Amino acid sequence: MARKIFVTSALPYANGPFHIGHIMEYIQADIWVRFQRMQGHALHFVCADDAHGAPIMLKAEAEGISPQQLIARIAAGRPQYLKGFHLSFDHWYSTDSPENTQLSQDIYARLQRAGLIYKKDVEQFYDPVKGMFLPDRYIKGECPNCHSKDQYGDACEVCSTVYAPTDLINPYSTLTGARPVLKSSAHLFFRLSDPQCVAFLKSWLDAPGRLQPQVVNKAKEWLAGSGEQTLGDWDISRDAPYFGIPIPDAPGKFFYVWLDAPIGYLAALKSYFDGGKARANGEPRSFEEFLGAPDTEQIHFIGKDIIYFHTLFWPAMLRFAAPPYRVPDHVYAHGFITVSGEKMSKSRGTGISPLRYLEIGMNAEWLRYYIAARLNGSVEDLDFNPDDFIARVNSDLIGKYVNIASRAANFITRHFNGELKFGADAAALTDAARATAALVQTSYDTREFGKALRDIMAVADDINHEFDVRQPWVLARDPAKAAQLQEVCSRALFGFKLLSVLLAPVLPAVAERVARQLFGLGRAFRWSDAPQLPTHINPYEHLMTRVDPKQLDALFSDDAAAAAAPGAAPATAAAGAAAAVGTTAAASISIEEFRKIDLRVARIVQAEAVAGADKLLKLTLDLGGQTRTVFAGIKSAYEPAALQGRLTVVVANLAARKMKFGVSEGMVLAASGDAPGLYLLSADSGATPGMKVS
RNA sequence: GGAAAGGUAGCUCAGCUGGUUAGAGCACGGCACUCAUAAUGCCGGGGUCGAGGGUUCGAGUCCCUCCCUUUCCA
Repeated sequence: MARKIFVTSALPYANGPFHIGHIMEYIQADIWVRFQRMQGHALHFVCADDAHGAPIMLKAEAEGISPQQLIARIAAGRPQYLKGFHLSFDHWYSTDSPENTQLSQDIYARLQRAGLIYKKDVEQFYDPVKGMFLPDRYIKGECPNCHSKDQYGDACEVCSTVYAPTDLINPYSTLTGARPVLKSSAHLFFRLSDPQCVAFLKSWLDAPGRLQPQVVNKAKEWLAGSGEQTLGDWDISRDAPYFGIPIPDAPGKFFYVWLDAPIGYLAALKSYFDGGKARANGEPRSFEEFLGAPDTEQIHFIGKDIIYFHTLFWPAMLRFAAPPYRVPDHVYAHGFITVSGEKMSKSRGTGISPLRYLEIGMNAEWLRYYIAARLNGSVEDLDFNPDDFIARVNSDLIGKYVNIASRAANFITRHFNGELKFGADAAALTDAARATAALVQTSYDTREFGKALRDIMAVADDINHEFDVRQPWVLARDPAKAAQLQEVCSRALFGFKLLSVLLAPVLPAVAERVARQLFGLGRAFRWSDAPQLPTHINPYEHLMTRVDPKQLDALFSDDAAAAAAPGAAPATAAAGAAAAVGTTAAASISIEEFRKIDLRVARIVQAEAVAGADKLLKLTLDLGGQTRTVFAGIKSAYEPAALQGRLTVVVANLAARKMKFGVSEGMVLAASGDAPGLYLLSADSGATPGMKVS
């Protein structure tokens, strides 16, 4: 029975680019989603930018642009990360959208009808210069406990005392420096303390298997809090000026961003349905029909920092908004990612820049594998350790996994024309594969990715062990032992195929190349391929390279951009060059003529063979913001897979040329001599797509 | 201050309801092999399982106290 699952990852706040923590979460969710898809289940994986709230409003104002312009700029930067890390979202949307406005106002109206909304005056700090109420983080002052200066309005960073902004000594607005004044205003509240809410949440939390045990404990603690810890009602309104969704019956008031943010999950889903993408993905029902169906599952992947919102407010809102809204079936929380044991800090800029990771040409699947290897179903933090990363990836993926194909395939291609043959125990072989797949399946399903990969790598160890014992390289010297040789290598390649299927959720690109190229499957792997014996292979092609420790250095160096700055001034280079070139130098040109050529650094986002062309590869290039398709005659020298992610140099203003296979919008530069061989130019690490070459 | 999670080889971790000499991968040392531009296999050194006490025939595994780390207290 195919499950119908609606999966989200947490909405990133649209005031900046993704950081490594976002990417880790998306990788976790993506692996789970891909695994479920491989089982034949119907997955709808959506996310959106969280676009509202005071921080975005103020940041946009500081930049002299509208909030809409700010979030549009951020949104434009998303796809390169999503593609770059193989994140298979079906739809990416925004909370600043008509769907979200409609859904938020609808849910609010329903909560109102349920009698769970009420109005109460609240006294808050107000910036008289700016003319707005101040969120706690925009108020600073002296800590009432330890008297440290310049502490935020909610807690002291020096002595960790928690207090209200009104407790600060000599408070000031960080926006204007003005002394805030207390001002009263009516706020709208969601009555979370209502007995029916509390009763519902208790039963929701207790549903077996719904949440991780640690999460249940935490949520229950909040729910059962007494005295000052009593679960309070939730202030869901903010006064203008505020960038958000207007509250229908309350002029000048907007929904607090945390109210409309989770509704953004549904807005993204609605947009995905209304725009026809769901239909294209095999789901013919409407948004409402799908959402309201009893067998639909709604699953959220989140970080542990937002458990509060997702296990209390969110299910309560949905429950009392009533069908077709449904309460979440599962909320899966993960821990934070630290780098070399240090907590990531956005403000200090520590951690790993995911964009930089991609730009220096590091393989996204390395990171996917490493993160998966260190993830489990619990809420624990995980650490990115550079040395461990190198060891893990090189030894597991290259030394163990990829090496199996490399060492076995050549024998089969050379001696048996690609034909595989199994002995009398073929049934035992497939039974064992089936058992392994079942074991790993459980681990993936429960998000125990580390265990899944440990079990998978144990299989790789077994295959390498058997290969060593049977010594096919010795068998190959004796023609009488050809049948043995074929069997040994066939077994190894069957094992390799099994490994590839099991690794496919983590290594989607490599696994698909294995499926299509090596095994000629004509499609990506499905889980059910695991026990199927292959009958032939195509010649083995390079699948993955090792991590170079220098890449980690580049990833962590602060001034890499500076280091890659062009060395020689253009004039010098041009002047000296004419005399220095070899015998075949062309007639000299002026600097002005040279400048007509617009050379740019480009990243090869995608490279693929062109059907029907012997020499051409179709390259998809990222020129920093714009994407170009270029056909290059470099097929003889490069495997498409090896080019993906590489930086090269492109003639950006070459007139587009229509070819039999499509339009080529530029030309990549490569060196060649009299001898065979072709060498694509590349840019030194630190260069980024779109940079001008001169 | 209150609460939660965790502390097992150099690193990352596994060790189910307590049961014989505590495991894996990586790293390290030795050996073997050479099919693998993208190596592997075998052998080995290495841990007073945070500290102390207790329950038990028997505890990394249960109980108590303490120390350390991280997190939450909206």
